[in-house]
Amino acid sequence: MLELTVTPDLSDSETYERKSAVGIDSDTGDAVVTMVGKAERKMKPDLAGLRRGLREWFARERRELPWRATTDPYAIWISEIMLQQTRVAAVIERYEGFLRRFPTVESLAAAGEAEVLAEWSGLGYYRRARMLHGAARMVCAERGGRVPDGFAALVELPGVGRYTAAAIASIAFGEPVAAVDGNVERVVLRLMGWGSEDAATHRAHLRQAVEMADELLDRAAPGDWNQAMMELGATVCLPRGPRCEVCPWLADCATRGEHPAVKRAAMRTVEMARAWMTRGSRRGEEVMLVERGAAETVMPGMWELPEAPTQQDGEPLLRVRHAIMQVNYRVAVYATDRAPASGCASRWVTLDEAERLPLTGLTRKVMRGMGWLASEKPQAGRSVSRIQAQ
DNA sequence: TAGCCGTGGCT
DNA sequence: TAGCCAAGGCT
Repeated sequence: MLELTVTPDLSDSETYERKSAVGIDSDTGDAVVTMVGKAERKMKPDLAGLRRGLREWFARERRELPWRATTDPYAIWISEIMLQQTRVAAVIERYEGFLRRFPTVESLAAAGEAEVLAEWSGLGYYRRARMLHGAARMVCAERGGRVPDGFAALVELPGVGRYTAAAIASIAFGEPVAAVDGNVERVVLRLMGWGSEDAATHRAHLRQAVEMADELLDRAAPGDWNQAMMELGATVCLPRGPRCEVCPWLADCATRGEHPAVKRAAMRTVEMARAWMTRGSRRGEEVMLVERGAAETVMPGMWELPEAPTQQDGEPLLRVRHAIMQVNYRVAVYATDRAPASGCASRWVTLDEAERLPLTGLTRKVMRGMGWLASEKPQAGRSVSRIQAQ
């Protein structure tokens, strides 16, 4: 495989050329030339101009988000953990409820893990909640309940990596450190024309992007700047269909959104079935749930509907689509009288109890679809199809 | 370092 | 319908 790559180098030159890669297709043997960037960058970007443009854009377009209305480092920390790999809209639904339940780092540290997981249920990546809980206990035990006020100490907390430490340090404490998340990476890669389908080249570009983000950082207002960069990526410089026509950096952008990227692994589809067992009791209608083992790699200790045979007579009560990582599950939910397989902890729970348990997302989705979980709106999405009423 | 860890809305 | 992928971190 022959590959030539011409990569702009910030330190050596004021001039950028269009990047191109020449290679041999491993299947066909044909020569392949990849051109990157609609427009050639002739000059090093005007950093002061870029800063001014983004500042003005952010002052105009900044969204009102719940965590932008506080200066409490604990609340900002919670928001940043929730926002890891999670959409803003999903976090908005949970952020204030979580803070009502655990308003201070002390209250979070004092809670049991199951309580924290129950409040986190549906947000996904449950290890975040466990690490946040552990970090809160560390902060209380070792720092008198005072949230670390700088990048170096923040990044030592479980669940707080470079991005999150930089975000908290800059937003809550005004420390001039660039917070480089997926949005900022994409914005900088496109701005500079650093795109590649090759994984190694991509990694090199990411390292350059971090340096560039640091160079761009508005040190007079790092918290606002970091949020502005992320906001641009989240609302304008979208992964697909970027809205270049409203971008403050349009004139300076090397690619205008034409951005080759490393391809992801394909998803696979798996059929699965769950049992819906209910009974009436003095306490009201109850449903059977089982607890996942503590040794499970995925969602240990969380509660879900019992498994059921995928091949059954009759129509399921409900069909649900639920993707977990690279697997697309097609789930049929059957009414049944049969007890779940022995060996796992099972329980009849009322609606009220279910809402306080750490339920898996799939189980929440099914219970919503069945009209349970009164605290939530009935599922209206297309991922659930009601076959017949219970 | 690459694989793993969840979920839901959009297209 | 089903793929895409998000304010990442850990091992």
